[in-house]
Amino acid sequence: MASSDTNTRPYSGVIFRLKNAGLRPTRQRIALAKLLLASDNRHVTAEALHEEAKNAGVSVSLATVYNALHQFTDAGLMREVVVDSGRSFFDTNTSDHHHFFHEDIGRLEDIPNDQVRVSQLPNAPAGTTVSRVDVIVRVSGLAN
Amino acid sequence: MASSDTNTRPYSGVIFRLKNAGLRPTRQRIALAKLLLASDNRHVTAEALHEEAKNAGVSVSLATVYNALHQFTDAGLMREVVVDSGRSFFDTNTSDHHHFFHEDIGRLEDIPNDQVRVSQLPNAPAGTTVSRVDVIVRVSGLAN
DNA sequence: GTGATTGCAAATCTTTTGCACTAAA
DNA sequence: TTTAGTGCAAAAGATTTGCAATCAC
Repeated sequence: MASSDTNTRPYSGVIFRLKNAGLRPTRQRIALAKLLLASDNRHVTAEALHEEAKNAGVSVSLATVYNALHQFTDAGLMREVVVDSGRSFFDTNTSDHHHFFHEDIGRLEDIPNDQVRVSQLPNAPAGTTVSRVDVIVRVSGLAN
Repeated sequence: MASSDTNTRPYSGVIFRLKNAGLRPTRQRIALAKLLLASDNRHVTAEALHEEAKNAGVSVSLATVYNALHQFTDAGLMREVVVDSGRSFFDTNTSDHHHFFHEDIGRLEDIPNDQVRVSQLPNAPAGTTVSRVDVIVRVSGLAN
């Protein structure tokens, strides 16, 4: 069971997911995917992920981080969340859910799925289809 | 009824609102306010408003447009809406309402207030207060 | 090998800032 | 006047692009 096949095991989940998404499992993509996709509850900016990769001893350029985040997003492995003009967050939780945005510290937090109910939605304007409904609850510290 | 007091009438609404908001009614602010606040249903970017002002023969710098939009927003005359990373929209409708965002053409549209109902919301995380709840319905053309 | 991927630096885009100039009160 | 407001050009961020070097297959 426990395989001695250390050649493919440790990363295989990530490699599989990348291949499955049509992305060649390069060193950088594997490293970033390991950092990101380990948890299904991460919210990162490109800058932050780049920093994190560096701290983890992984050498990746910022441009590659941007590329990877967009490729992961296009492949459905992540989701982009817009809450703050001027910077994008990427969310490893691809299931249907919504967010708190802490305005004072610039942090995103998932809202458990069952804690928001949108009980009435408008029809999409003629000629369009709804691609997504985002609920953003903006909060700030009491001290503010 | 119809007043002959053309000296104060045409702009008085706008001037009043600016003064009332503590903003000195300068030529540029008056012009921008006239363009914007005439309708309570406008969604503009700074760039677009700058363009519009130029087309209307009003000379304002882009920096002044940014200043004015933020001042109007701080004064509660407008609202900033974030839907698209990398660019801000300003909405002249300050009442409680939500938005469609047409992803393919980058346009915002108000959703009539009674067409969205959020019937359940989470508690704000400890130590925070909700400052706003935004519902964004992202739509795109059928052809996409 | 060979085509996809990466890294770097430069380019782009939006927004902000510093400061001399102008205008409202 | 006096002080707030404006315009310009430069600066600052975030993101993207072009292209030669590098890596996966």
